[in-house]
Amino acid sequence: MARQATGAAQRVAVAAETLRDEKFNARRIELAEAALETLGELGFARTSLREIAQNSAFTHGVFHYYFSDKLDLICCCVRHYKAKCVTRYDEVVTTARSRDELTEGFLAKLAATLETEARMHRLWYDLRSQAMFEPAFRKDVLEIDKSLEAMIWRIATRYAELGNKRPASSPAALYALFDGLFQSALLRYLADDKKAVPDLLDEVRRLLPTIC
Amino acid sequence: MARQATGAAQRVAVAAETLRDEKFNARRIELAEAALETLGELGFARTSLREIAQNSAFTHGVFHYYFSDKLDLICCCVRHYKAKCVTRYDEVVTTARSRDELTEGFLAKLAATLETEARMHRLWYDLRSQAMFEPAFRKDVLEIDKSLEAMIWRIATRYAELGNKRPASSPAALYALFDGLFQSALLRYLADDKKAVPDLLDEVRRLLPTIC
DNA sequence: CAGCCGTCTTGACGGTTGTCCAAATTATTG
DNA sequence: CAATAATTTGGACAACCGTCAAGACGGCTG
Repeated sequence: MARQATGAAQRVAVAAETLRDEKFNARRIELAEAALETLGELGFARTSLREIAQNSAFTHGVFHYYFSDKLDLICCCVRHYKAKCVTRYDEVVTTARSRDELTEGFLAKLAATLETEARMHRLWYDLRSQAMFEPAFRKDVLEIDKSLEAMIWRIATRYAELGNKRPASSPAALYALFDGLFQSALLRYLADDKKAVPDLLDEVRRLLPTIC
Repeated sequence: MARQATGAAQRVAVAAETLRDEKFNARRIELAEAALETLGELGFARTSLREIAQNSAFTHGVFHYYFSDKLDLICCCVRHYKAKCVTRYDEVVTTARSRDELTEGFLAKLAATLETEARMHRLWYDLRSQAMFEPAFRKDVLEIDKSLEAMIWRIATRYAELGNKRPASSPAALYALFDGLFQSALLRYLADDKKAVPDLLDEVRRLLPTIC
């Protein structure tokens, strides 16, 4: 039926629909970004839709208009978070011309991330733990984990390349190592342990040459 | 005043009080153990005191009698969990007479743990993430993390010793590595990934000789 | 301008939460 | 055995939760 409409009218209709969809999606992301603020502050367990709305410029009804569900909102938040997170070290990787340059660039970004985005990262660890209980989260979380693993792998292979070597361990092991170190440092940092950041940097600095 | 009571009477009073305290504490642990059942099933975010009580032989009032708070209960649960968890590999470490024997013993326990106590472990990861938001959890969680790091370190040093070597990395890095691998494997296992356990075992088997 | 549609606000709903308490029950003491 | 203390019960409470729906708003189209 619709398929038999004149080509022009059909194209107009389709264009209008995709425009609406884009606007709708842009609004979703806007709301997700506002929600991330509160989620990063309180964590998944203590965050309610009303709390999210109150800490933002929106009313709680809007969230229900754009998201079918609380889980739907959180999933959108996670997915949006992913996009920003995964490219963090890419510039360093592509511009570094020596091992030292890469090391220092990586360490600087690492420290800056830990100190300025601690709230977003604790939320990530929170949601990854929630995925162990809530099946609805698992797909997105596993996907993000894969992207982060690839991100670490890009750093490692570039580092190895600059020394004419090859990484000595698997992507999975490498990611597990860095993720574990970061997670531990984050907890210590949040607990006001002043040595959390320098200890992490020392550890990574010592580790990099041994794994590649 | 009480210090000047006759020695005998004082000793009796003190004995009575410690007896009461012990009984009180035993009851707390009994309740904590019941609570762990539900917490492991639902996770921190979705577990209420009433839910805990309903899934146990106790009424919800008792929990408030023995614990000042919900956080108090959870803290007690975590501490109790710790004691059981930290000694898991000790027998393997002390009885193994060769590297292979230690490796196989460790891997077997690792797989068994992942498969039979997945619920308790996801709760641990949940609570460790909560500690990033809730200061009241931090002290206990950091302490447990330290014990787990020591546990891994005992395995590594024994493994190195059996090969007349010394571990090639720090306790912190080693723990980060194994914890990261286990966490990832646990999530995949809970997501019904049949390769989660064998992949973990392969990875660890390959890793052990390279780090010691 | 009238009418429609997408967007948003507001208040209400049933259910659940942590907490508290008065009364009932059980154990312990004199 | 009586009485005092410790323990347990189950209901009441206010606050909060996610969800929903009726209607208001504003721009666009016919």
